[in-house]
Amino acid sequence: MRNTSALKKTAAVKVASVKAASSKAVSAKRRSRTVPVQPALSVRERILEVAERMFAEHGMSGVGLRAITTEANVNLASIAYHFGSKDGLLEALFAQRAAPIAQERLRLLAECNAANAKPQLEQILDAFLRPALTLGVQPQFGGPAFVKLRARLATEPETTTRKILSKAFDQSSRQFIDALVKALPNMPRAEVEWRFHFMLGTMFYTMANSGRIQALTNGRVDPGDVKRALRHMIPFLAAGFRSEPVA
Amino acid sequence: MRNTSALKKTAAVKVASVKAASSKAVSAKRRSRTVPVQPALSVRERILEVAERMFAEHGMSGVGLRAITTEANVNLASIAYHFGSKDGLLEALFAQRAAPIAQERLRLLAECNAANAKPQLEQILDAFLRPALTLGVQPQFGGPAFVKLRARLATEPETTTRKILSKAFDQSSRQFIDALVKALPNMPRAEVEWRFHFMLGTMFYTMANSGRIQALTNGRVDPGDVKRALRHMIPFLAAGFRSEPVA
DNA sequence: ACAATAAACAAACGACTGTTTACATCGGCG
DNA sequence: CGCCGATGTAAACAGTCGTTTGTTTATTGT
Repeated sequence: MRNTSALKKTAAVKVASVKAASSKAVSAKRRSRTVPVQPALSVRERILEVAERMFAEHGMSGVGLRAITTEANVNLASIAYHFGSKDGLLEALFAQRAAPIAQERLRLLAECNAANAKPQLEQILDAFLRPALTLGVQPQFGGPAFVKLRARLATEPETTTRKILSKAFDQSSRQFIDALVKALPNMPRAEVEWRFHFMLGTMFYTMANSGRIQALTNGRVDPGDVKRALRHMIPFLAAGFRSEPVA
Repeated sequence: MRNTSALKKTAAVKVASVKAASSKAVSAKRRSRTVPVQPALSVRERILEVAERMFAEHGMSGVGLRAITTEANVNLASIAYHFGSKDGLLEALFAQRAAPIAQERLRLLAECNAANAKPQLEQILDAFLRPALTLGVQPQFGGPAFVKLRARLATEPETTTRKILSKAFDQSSRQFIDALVKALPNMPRAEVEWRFHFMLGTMFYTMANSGRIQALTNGRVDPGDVKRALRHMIPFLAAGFRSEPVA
C-alpha cells in the first residue's frame, strides 16, 4: 500500500454517502413514455451488474477493472469512486444480494416452525436451498450470475473473500444447523454438522453449474434447471440426513 | 501473439522431448544410500511441486509465474522451457497426478465387481471417493495440494481448465455411473445421474476444505481429516442413492 | 446568481503479467 | 580439441494490473 500523505479518507467517505442519485429533469422526460423502457441504470448499478456477471464467469482475479468498465461503458476511475477498491466492489455486491437471501431463508424457516410443532426435515432443507438457488436470478441480465459467483467463492481459501462470505451467511447457517438438530432427535450434533457440510457441497456444486454433468449425460441432467434440481436434491439429502449416524 | 519470424517451434518441441532426464551415475549413487534422503528434486519437479501448492491456494489466475519461480528457487524462463506456457504447466500437473487416481478408481471398481455378483453400493462409492481424497497427498510438501486444486478447478467454467479436467476423469466417471445403475435396479438412469452429480458436489466441497464448516462448528468438523470424512460421507451418500426415485 | 458538493473524466503511476530473446554453462562424443 | 544438444539464466518485450491524480462537468442548497 502506497500511503504518501494524509489524504485518503476521501474515497471511503464518498462510498458511504452514495445514494440513488439522478432523478430530476431526466426522469420527468422518461416518465412520459408509457413503454417500460430500460430504466437507464446509473453508473453504480451498471458496474455492479457487469461485475457480478464477469466475476462469476472468470473469478475475482480473472477479471480486470478495465474489462468491467469497458463492458459497462463507464470510466475506469468510477469503480474507485463508488466502491473504493476492487474488494470494495465485491463487498458491495454481497451487501446487495446476500441479505435478501439470508432473510428469505429465515422467513421460510420461521414459517415451517409455525406450521408444525416438530418441523419436517424436507421443509427445512427447502427453506435453506430454495432462496440460494432462485433469488437474484434475473434473466434480463446475466441470469444466475450471483448464484455462480457464490459457488465460486465458496471453494476459495482466500481470506478476503471468505470473510465476506462468513459475514453474509454464517448466522443463518447456524440457525439452520440448530433447526436440523431439533428435527432429527437421536442424531448427534456432530453428525448433523457433517451432513450439513455435505449439503453445502451439493448446493454449491449445483449453483456453480460447471457443465461437467451435462457433458457426462449428454445434457440430460441440467443443474441450471432450478426447479428440477430442487425436486431431486431435497429427497436425496433428506434420506442422507435421516440415515443411521455412524458409530 | 507476436510471431516475428519462423523461429518458435523450438520451445514446443523441447517440451515434448523432455523425459525423465537424469538417470545415470546419480541414480547409482542414490541406490547406495539406504536412508531415504531427499532426492534433491530437479528443476522440473521443484516447479511442479510449488505450482501445485500455489495454484491450489490462489487459483490459476491468482498466481504469477514469478511467484512460483521465486518460491522454487528457479529461473523464470524455466517454466517456458520445461512446460511451454502457464497452461502447459497445469496440463503437466494433471498428466502427473490425475492418471493414477483414475487408474486406482477403476482397479477398486473391478475389485468389488469380482467380489460380489451384485456389487455393493457402498463399495462403489468408496472406490470412487477414496482415491480422489487420498492419492497424491504428500505431507512432506504442501499436503493435499492437488486435491484442493482439483476442487477449485471443478467450479470454474473456464474452457481451458475444463477440457483438462474432462480428459482426465470423464471416462472413469462414466464407468462409475454405469456401475451405479447396475447396483441400483429399479432406479431410472436419469435419477442416478442426478445423484452422481450431487455426490460430485459433496466430494469437491470436502476436497476444497474451504474452512467454512470448521468456522461454523468451532473446528469439530474437519474435512481435512480424510478418514473421518469418508466414514461420514459414504453412508450419507449411500442413503441418498437408495432413497425412492422422485416421481 | 452564487458557492458547495457530487459525479465523471483522461491520464498517469509503479508494479506486475506471460512470453521471448540472446547468451552462458554444462557433460558427452567424435 | 571442437562441436553438440540439453539446461540454465539475465534482460527485455509489450501489455495489463489496481490505484491515484488533477481537472472538468452537473447538480444541489441558499
